[in-house]
Amino acid sequence: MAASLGLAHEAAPFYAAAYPPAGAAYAYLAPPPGDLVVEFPPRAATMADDCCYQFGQEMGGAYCSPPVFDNGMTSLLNYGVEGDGRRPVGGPAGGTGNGGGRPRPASRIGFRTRSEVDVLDDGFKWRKYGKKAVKSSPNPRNYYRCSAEGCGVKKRVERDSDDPRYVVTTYDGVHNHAAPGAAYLCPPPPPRGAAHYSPPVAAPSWSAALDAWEAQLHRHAAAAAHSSE
DNA sequence: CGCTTTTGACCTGCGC
DNA sequence: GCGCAGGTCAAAAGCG
Repeated sequence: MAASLGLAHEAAPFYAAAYPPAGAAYAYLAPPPGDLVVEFPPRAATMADDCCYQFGQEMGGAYCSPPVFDNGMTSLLNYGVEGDGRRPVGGPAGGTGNGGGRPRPASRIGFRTRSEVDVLDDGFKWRKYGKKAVKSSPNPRNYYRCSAEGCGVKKRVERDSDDPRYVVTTYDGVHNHAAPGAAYLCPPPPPRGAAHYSPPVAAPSWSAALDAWEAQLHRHAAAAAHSSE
């Protein structure tokens, strides 16, 4: 699945860019290199409150690799948001009714997780609706839909063809409800070179979390520009 | 009894 | 236009 996502592995530079280079099919928005200490409340922040997942967090006892974005986005803020860039986009990625067809790129996030279990507890309740053998992988791909009424979020789960120790999960769409017990929003990414990644804090809103995130990205960009002079 | 999983069929997009 | 591959539907079976 790594291949189908254009997914690089952990060997790729961490934190390659807050904003990927033009034409990049994916971006890493991941913790900086080094020993990263991550302490998150169990299942508190994964995909919760519309968008949230954390880099390197513990999720169902598994360790998450950096997230990957596969729709040719030019920045995280353009990914899965629309209009003024402040609202997440929900709903299925594509398809035209009975029988499917290929989804068009939409609000999609994929990431690898090293785990012995295929289905990680991300706080949401999922209902399996399909299973399919895919040519690019010896492992079957499972399709899940959020069980919440009116929530069209889907996810695909499969073992990484390159390394079966990893589970590749791809989310399509954004939840229009919070996961039971979820109380956290996305924190800003860690400062470049930071030794520790602060635990997420409760955020008043999606917009506030994005604002904080964006502000920090700008600070990083300014700092990077300054240091390269 | 209601919800979930399984599984084969069906539909659609894409490449050739 | 055709075949392939991926994604979804929906009926049947399983389970608590």
